[in-house]
Amino acid sequence: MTRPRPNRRSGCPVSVSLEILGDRWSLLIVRDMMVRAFRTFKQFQGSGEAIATNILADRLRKLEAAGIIVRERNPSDSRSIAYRLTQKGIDLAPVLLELLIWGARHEETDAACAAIDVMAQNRAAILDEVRRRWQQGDPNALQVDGEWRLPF
Amino acid sequence: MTRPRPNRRSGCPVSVSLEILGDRWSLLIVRDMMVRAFRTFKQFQGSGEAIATNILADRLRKLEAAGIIVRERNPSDSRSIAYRLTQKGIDLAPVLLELLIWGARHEETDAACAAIDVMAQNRAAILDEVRRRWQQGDPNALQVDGEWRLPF
DNA sequence: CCGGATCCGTTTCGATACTG
DNA sequence: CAGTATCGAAACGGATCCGG
Repeated sequence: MTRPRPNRRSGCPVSVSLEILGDRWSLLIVRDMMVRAFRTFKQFQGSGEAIATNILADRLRKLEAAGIIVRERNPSDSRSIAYRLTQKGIDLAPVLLELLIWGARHEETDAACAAIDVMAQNRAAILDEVRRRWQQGDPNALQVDGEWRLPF
Repeated sequence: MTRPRPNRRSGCPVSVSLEILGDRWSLLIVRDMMVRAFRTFKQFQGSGEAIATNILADRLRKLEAAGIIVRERNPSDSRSIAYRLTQKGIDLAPVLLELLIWGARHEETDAACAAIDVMAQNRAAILDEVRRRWQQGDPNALQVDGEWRLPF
Protein backbone atom coordinates (compact mmCIF):
# COMPACT_ATOMS: atom_id res chain seq x y z
CA MET A 1 0.00 0.00 0.00
CA THR A 2 2.09 2.85 -1.26
CA ARG A 3 0.53 6.23 -1.45
CA PRO A 4 1.77 8.38 -4.29
CA ARG A 5 3.96 11.14 -3.04
CA PRO A 6 1.96 14.36 -2.92
CA ASN A 7 3.13 17.11 -5.17
CA ARG A 8 1.62 20.27 -3.86
CA ARG A 9 3.38 22.78 -6.04
CA SER A 10 2.31 26.03 -7.55
CA GLY A 11 2.01 26.44 -11.29
CA CYS A 12 4.70 29.10 -11.45
CA PRO A 13 7.21 28.44 -14.23
CA VAL A 14 10.24 28.18 -11.97
CA SER A 15 8.43 25.72 -9.75
CA VAL A 16 7.29 23.62 -12.69
CA SER A 17 10.77 23.63 -14.21
CA LEU A 18 12.33 22.46 -10.98
CA GLU A 19 9.83 19.63 -10.78
CA ILE A 20 11.57 18.12 -13.81
CA LEU A 21 15.10 19.42 -13.48
CA GLY A 22 15.41 19.80 -9.73
CA ASP A 23 17.86 17.02 -9.01
CA ARG A 24 21.59 16.53 -9.18
CA TRP A 25 21.76 14.67 -12.46
CA SER A 26 19.19 15.73 -15.04
CA LEU A 27 20.82 18.99 -16.07
CA LEU A 28 24.22 17.34 -16.05
CA ILE A 29 23.03 14.76 -18.57
CA VAL A 30 21.63 17.52 -20.76
CA ARG A 31 24.95 19.34 -20.55
CA ASP A 32 26.86 16.23 -21.56
CA MET A 33 24.63 15.82 -24.58
CA MET A 34 24.84 19.47 -25.49
CA VAL A 35 28.49 20.33 -25.18
CA ARG A 36 30.16 16.94 -25.22
CA ALA A 37 27.90 15.34 -27.81
CA PHE A 38 27.28 12.30 -25.62
CA ARG A 39 24.67 10.03 -27.12
CA THR A 40 24.88 6.59 -25.54
CA PHE A 41 24.26 5.07 -22.13
CA LYS A 42 27.87 4.02 -21.95
CA GLN A 43 29.19 7.52 -22.56
CA PHE A 44 27.12 8.96 -19.74
CA GLN A 45 28.35 6.24 -17.41
CA GLY A 46 31.97 7.21 -17.90
CA SER A 47 31.42 10.94 -17.84
CA GLY A 48 33.64 11.39 -14.80
CA GLU A 49 30.76 11.97 -12.42
CA ALA A 50 30.12 8.29 -11.78
CA ILE A 51 26.34 8.14 -11.90
CA ALA A 52 24.86 4.78 -10.93
CA THR A 53 23.39 2.85 -13.83
CA ASN A 54 19.92 2.59 -12.32
CA ILE A 55 19.82 6.32 -11.63
CA LEU A 56 21.05 7.03 -15.14
CA ALA A 57 18.37 4.79 -16.65
CA ASP A 58 15.74 6.48 -14.52
CA ARG A 59 16.81 9.98 -15.52
CA LEU A 60 16.96 9.13 -19.21
CA ARG A 61 13.41 7.80 -18.96
CA LYS A 62 12.19 10.88 -17.14
CA LEU A 63 13.92 13.25 -19.56
CA GLU A 64 12.33 11.37 -22.43
CA ALA A 65 8.91 11.47 -20.76
CA ALA A 66 9.36 15.22 -20.35
CA GLY A 67 10.13 15.60 -24.04
CA ILE A 68 13.65 16.88 -23.43
CA ILE A 69 15.38 13.99 -25.17
CA VAL A 70 14.35 11.27 -27.61
CA ARG A 71 15.52 7.69 -27.66
CA GLU A 72 16.44 6.27 -31.03
CA ARG A 73 17.43 2.81 -32.12
CA ASN A 74 19.99 2.52 -34.85
CA PRO A 75 18.20 0.63 -37.68
CA SER A 76 21.41 -0.95 -38.99
CA ASP A 77 22.73 -1.97 -35.60
CA SER A 78 19.84 -2.83 -33.30
CA ARG A 79 22.15 -3.12 -30.31
CA SER A 80 23.02 0.53 -30.54
CA ILE A 81 20.69 3.05 -28.90
CA ALA A 82 21.25 6.76 -29.11
CA TYR A 83 19.71 9.68 -27.26
CA ARG A 84 19.22 13.04 -28.86
CA LEU A 85 18.14 16.44 -27.53
CA THR A 86 14.83 17.81 -28.73
CA GLN A 87 14.26 21.51 -29.31
CA LYS A 88 12.96 21.66 -25.77
CA GLY A 89 16.25 20.22 -24.59
CA ILE A 90 18.35 22.56 -26.69
CA ASP A 91 16.40 25.44 -25.20
CA LEU A 92 18.00 24.60 -21.86
CA ALA A 93 21.27 26.01 -23.16
CA PRO A 94 20.71 29.46 -21.59
CA VAL A 95 19.97 27.88 -18.20
CA LEU A 96 23.16 25.83 -18.36
CA LEU A 97 25.22 28.78 -19.48
CA GLU A 98 24.04 30.94 -16.60
CA LEU A 99 24.62 28.11 -14.15
CA LEU A 100 28.11 27.76 -15.54
CA ILE A 101 28.88 31.45 -15.24
CA TRP A 102 27.54 31.58 -11.70
CA GLY A 103 29.48 28.54 -10.58
CA ALA A 104 32.69 29.74 -12.15
CA ARG A 105 32.31 33.16 -10.50
CA HIS A 106 31.40 32.02 -7.03
CA GLU A 107 32.63 28.50 -6.51
CA GLU A 108 35.94 26.73 -6.66
CA THR A 109 35.96 25.19 -10.09
CA ASP A 110 38.36 24.06 -12.75
CA ALA A 111 37.45 26.94 -15.02
CA ALA A 112 39.86 29.79 -15.51
CA CYS A 113 38.49 33.16 -14.47
CA ALA A 114 39.52 34.83 -17.68
CA ALA A 115 37.63 32.30 -19.77
CA ILE A 116 34.49 32.97 -17.78
CA ASP A 117 34.63 36.69 -18.32
CA VAL A 118 34.91 36.09 -22.02
CA MET A 119 31.92 33.78 -21.95
CA ALA A 120 29.82 36.15 -19.87
CA GLN A 121 30.38 38.83 -22.45
CA ASN A 122 29.57 36.56 -25.35
CA ARG A 123 26.46 34.80 -24.15
CA ALA A 124 24.54 35.35 -27.36
CA ALA A 125 27.33 34.12 -29.61
CA ILE A 126 27.83 30.95 -27.56
CA LEU A 127 24.13 30.14 -27.55
CA ASP A 128 23.98 30.76 -31.30
CA GLU A 129 26.80 28.30 -31.85
CA VAL A 130 25.12 25.62 -29.75
CA ARG A 131 21.83 26.07 -31.61
CA ARG A 132 23.50 26.09 -34.99
CA ARG A 133 25.41 22.89 -34.35
CA TRP A 134 22.30 21.09 -33.16
CA GLN A 135 20.05 22.30 -35.90
CA GLN A 136 22.49 21.12 -38.50
CA GLY A 137 21.63 17.66 -37.28
CA ASP A 138 25.26 16.92 -36.50
CA PRO A 139 25.89 18.05 -32.96
CA ASN A 140 29.60 17.93 -32.63
CA ALA A 141 30.99 18.58 -29.24
CA LEU A 142 32.08 22.08 -28.54
CA GLN A 143 35.70 21.20 -28.86
CA VAL A 144 38.55 22.15 -31.12
CA ASP A 145 41.54 19.91 -31.69
CA GLY A 146 40.42 17.58 -28.95
CA GLU A 147 40.26 20.31 -26.31
CA TRP A 148 37.02 21.59 -24.79
CA ARG A 149 36.57 25.06 -26.12
CA LEU A 150 34.44 25.92 -23.15
CA PRO A 151 34.91 24.79 -19.55
CA PHE A 152 31.41 23.45 -19.11
CA MET B 1 28.58 3.40 11.54
CA THR B 2 27.70 5.85 8.82
CA ARG B 3 30.07 6.27 5.98
CA PRO B 4 29.94 9.69 4.38
CA ARG B 5 28.21 9.53 1.02
CA PRO B 6 30.80 9.60 -1.72
CA ASN B 7 30.73 12.63 -3.92
CA ARG B 8 32.73 11.79 -6.98
CA ARG B 9 32.01 14.84 -9.07
CA SER B 10 34.07 16.74 -11.54
CA GLY B 11 35.19 20.29 -10.89
CA CYS B 12 33.30 21.66 -13.86
CA PRO B 13 31.28 24.75 -12.97
CA VAL B 14 27.91 23.27 -13.88
CA SER B 15 28.65 20.20 -11.79
CA VAL B 16 29.77 22.28 -8.83
CA SER B 17 26.73 24.55 -9.08
CA LEU B 18 24.37 21.60 -9.10
CA GLU B 19 26.04 20.22 -6.01
CA ILE B 20 24.58 23.17 -4.11
CA LEU B 21 21.45 23.98 -6.08
CA GLY B 22 20.55 20.57 -7.49
CA ASP B 23 17.42 19.88 -5.51
CA ARG B 24 13.78 20.82 -5.70
CA TRP B 25 13.78 23.57 -3.10
CA SER B 26 16.96 25.63 -2.94
CA LEU B 27 16.38 27.70 -6.05
CA LEU B 28 12.74 28.15 -5.13
CA ILE B 29 13.74 29.66 -1.80
CA VAL B 30 16.12 32.01 -3.58
CA ARG B 31 13.37 32.99 -5.98
CA ASP B 32 10.99 33.73 -3.12
CA MET B 33 13.59 35.97 -1.51
CA MET B 34 14.43 37.67 -4.77
CA VAL B 35 11.09 38.41 -6.36
CA ARG B 36 8.68 38.13 -3.45
CA ALA B 37 10.94 39.69 -0.84
CA PHE B 38 10.39 36.83 1.59
CA ARG B 39 12.64 37.12 4.62
CA THR B 40 11.28 34.95 7.41
CA PHE B 41 10.87 31.24 8.04
CA LYS B 42 7.12 31.72 8.31
CA GLN B 43 6.85 33.36 4.91
CA PHE B 44 8.66 30.50 3.19
CA GLN B 45 6.36 28.00 4.89
CA GLY B 46 3.27 29.58 3.43
CA SER B 47 4.71 30.18 -0.02
CA GLY B 48 2.12 27.93 -1.64
CA GLU B 49 4.55 25.10 -2.28
CA ALA B 50 4.16 23.55 1.16
CA ILE B 51 7.77 22.74 2.00
CA ALA B 52 8.14 20.73 5.18
CA THR B 53 9.59 22.69 8.06
CA ASN B 54 12.54 20.40 8.60
CA ILE B 55 13.47 20.52 4.92
CA LEU B 56 13.13 24.29 4.94
CA ALA B 57 15.39 24.58 7.98
CA ASP B 58 17.92 22.30 6.31
CA ARG B 59 17.94 24.27 3.05
CA LEU B 60 18.27 27.60 4.81
CA ARG B 61 21.27 26.22 6.69
CA LYS B 62 22.85 24.89 3.51
CA LEU B 63 22.24 28.10 1.59
CA GLU B 64 23.82 30.02 4.43
CA ALA B 65 26.79 27.65 4.51
CA ALA B 66 27.20 28.20 0.77
CA GLY B 67 27.24 31.96 1.25
CA ILE B 68 24.07 32.51 -0.78
CA ILE B 69 22.06 33.93 2.08
CA VAL B 70 22.82 35.39 5.49
CA ARG B 71 20.88 34.93 8.67
CA GLU B 72 20.29 38.05 10.72
CA ARG B 73 18.73 38.56 14.11
CA ASN B 74 16.81 41.73 14.66
CA PRO B 75 18.65 43.55 17.48
CA SER B 76 15.48 45.22 18.81
CA ASP B 77 13.32 42.10 18.64
CA SER B 78 15.45 39.05 19.33
CA ARG B 79 12.63 36.69 18.40
CA SER B 80 12.63 37.96 14.86
CA ILE B 81 15.05 36.36 12.43
CA ALA B 82 15.45 37.48 8.86
CA TYR B 83 17.29 36.01 5.92
CA ARG B 84 18.86 38.13 3.22
CA LEU B 85 20.46 37.35 -0.12
CA THR B 86 24.15 37.99 -0.49
CA GLN B 87 25.69 39.22 -3.73
CA LYS B 88 26.32 35.59 -4.59
CA GLY B 89 22.62 34.92 -4.13
CA ILE B 90 21.56 37.92 -6.17
CA ASP B 91 23.82 36.68 -8.94
CA LEU B 92 21.49 33.71 -9.31
CA ALA B 93 18.93 36.01 -10.91
CA PRO B 94 19.98 35.14 -14.49
CA VAL B 95 19.69 31.41 -13.75
CA LEU B 96 16.20 31.87 -12.34
CA LEU B 97 15.14 34.05 -15.22
CA GLU B 98 16.25 31.49 -17.81
CA LEU B 99 14.57 28.72 -15.87
CA LEU B 100 11.41 30.77 -15.80
CA ILE B 101 11.48 31.46 -19.52
CA TRP B 102 12.15 27.82 -20.33
CA GLY B 103 9.37 26.55 -18.10
CA ALA B 104 6.88 29.05 -19.43
CA ARG B 105 7.73 28.15 -23.00
CA HIS B 106 7.71 24.41 -22.69
CA GLU B 107 5.60 23.43 -19.72
CA GLU B 108 2.05 23.97 -18.61
CA THR B 109 2.28 26.88 -16.26
CA ASP B 110 0.20 29.73 -14.95
CA ALA B 111 2.20 32.26 -16.92
CA ALA B 112 0.68 33.91 -19.94
CA CYS B 113 2.58 33.34 -23.15
CA ALA B 114 2.60 36.98 -24.09
CA ALA B 115 4.17 37.97 -20.78
CA ILE B 116 6.96 35.49 -21.37
CA ASP B 117 7.83 36.84 -24.78
CA VAL B 118 8.07 40.30 -23.28
CA MET B 119 10.39 38.99 -20.55
CA ALA B 120 12.57 37.06 -22.95
CA GLN B 121 13.13 40.23 -24.91
CA ASN B 122 13.89 42.30 -21.84
CA ARG B 123 16.22 40.05 -19.90
CA ALA B 124 18.75 42.77 -19.24
CA ALA B 125 16.19 45.29 -18.00
CA ILE B 126 14.60 42.77 -15.64
CA LEU B 127 17.95 41.75 -14.19
CA ASP B 128 18.91 45.39 -13.78
CA GLU B 129 15.74 46.03 -11.81
CA VAL B 130 16.34 43.08 -9.52
CA ARG B 131 19.91 44.18 -8.85
CA ARG B 132 18.94 47.77 -8.30
CA ARG B 133 16.24 46.91 -5.78
CA TRP B 134 18.57 44.67 -3.84
CA GLN B 135 21.49 47.02 -3.84
CA GLN B 136 19.33 49.78 -2.46
CA GLY B 137 19.14 47.64 0.64
CA ASP B 138 15.35 47.62 0.50
CA PRO B 139 14.39 44.72 -1.68
CA ASN B 140 10.73 45.22 -2.34
CA ALA B 141 8.91 42.47 -4.11
CA LEU B 142 8.58 42.80 -7.82
CA GLN B 143 4.96 43.75 -7.65
CA VAL B 144 2.85 46.74 -8.51
CA ASP B 145 -0.45 47.49 -6.78
CA GLY B 146 -0.41 44.12 -5.07
CA GLU B 147 -0.08 42.18 -8.30
CA TRP B 148 3.03 40.28 -9.27
CA ARG B 149 4.62 42.18 -12.08
CA LEU B 150 6.31 39.07 -13.29
CA PRO B 151 4.93 35.54 -13.26
CA PHE B 152 7.83 33.99 -11.43
C1' DC C 1 29.56 -6.49 -25.34
C1' DC C 2 25.48 -2.68 -24.64
C1' DG C 3 21.64 -1.06 -22.18
C1' DG C 4 19.65 -1.53 -18.79
C1' DA C 5 16.81 -4.31 -14.53
C1' DT C 6 16.99 -6.11 -9.83
C1' DC C 7 18.38 -6.38 -5.17
C1' DC C 8 19.82 -4.30 -0.97
C1' DG C 9 21.77 -1.15 2.42
C1' DT C 10 22.07 3.87 3.15
C1' DT C 11 20.55 8.56 2.83
C1' DT C 12 17.19 11.93 2.16
C1' DC C 13 12.42 13.52 2.01
C1' DG C 14 7.81 14.62 3.65
C1' DA C 15 4.13 14.96 7.08
C1' DT C 16 3.02 15.65 11.54
C1' DA C 17 3.77 16.55 16.31
C1' DC C 18 6.12 19.00 19.40
C1' DT C 19 9.24 22.78 21.79
C1' DG C 20 12.32 26.90 23.58
C1' DC D 1 8.04 32.39 15.58
C1' DA D 2 11.57 29.44 14.27
C1' DG D 3 12.66 25.78 14.31
C1' DT D 4 13.51 19.99 16.36
C1' DA D 5 12.06 15.10 16.84
C1' DT D 6 10.30 11.28 14.88
C1' DC D 7 9.05 7.89 11.60
C1' DG D 8 7.51 5.85 7.33
C1' DA D 9 8.21 6.52 2.35
C1' DA D 10 10.99 7.52 -1.40
C1' DA D 11 15.40 8.23 -3.65
C1' DC D 12 20.15 7.08 -4.02
C1' DG D 13 24.56 4.29 -4.62
C1' DG D 14 26.93 0.07 -5.42
C1' DA D 15 26.97 -4.35 -7.02
C1' DT D 16 25.31 -7.85 -9.68
C1' DC D 17 22.49 -10.00 -13.06
C1' DC D 18 20.20 -10.38 -17.56
C1' DG D 19 18.30 -10.21 -22.44
C1' DG D 20 19.35 -9.19 -27.20
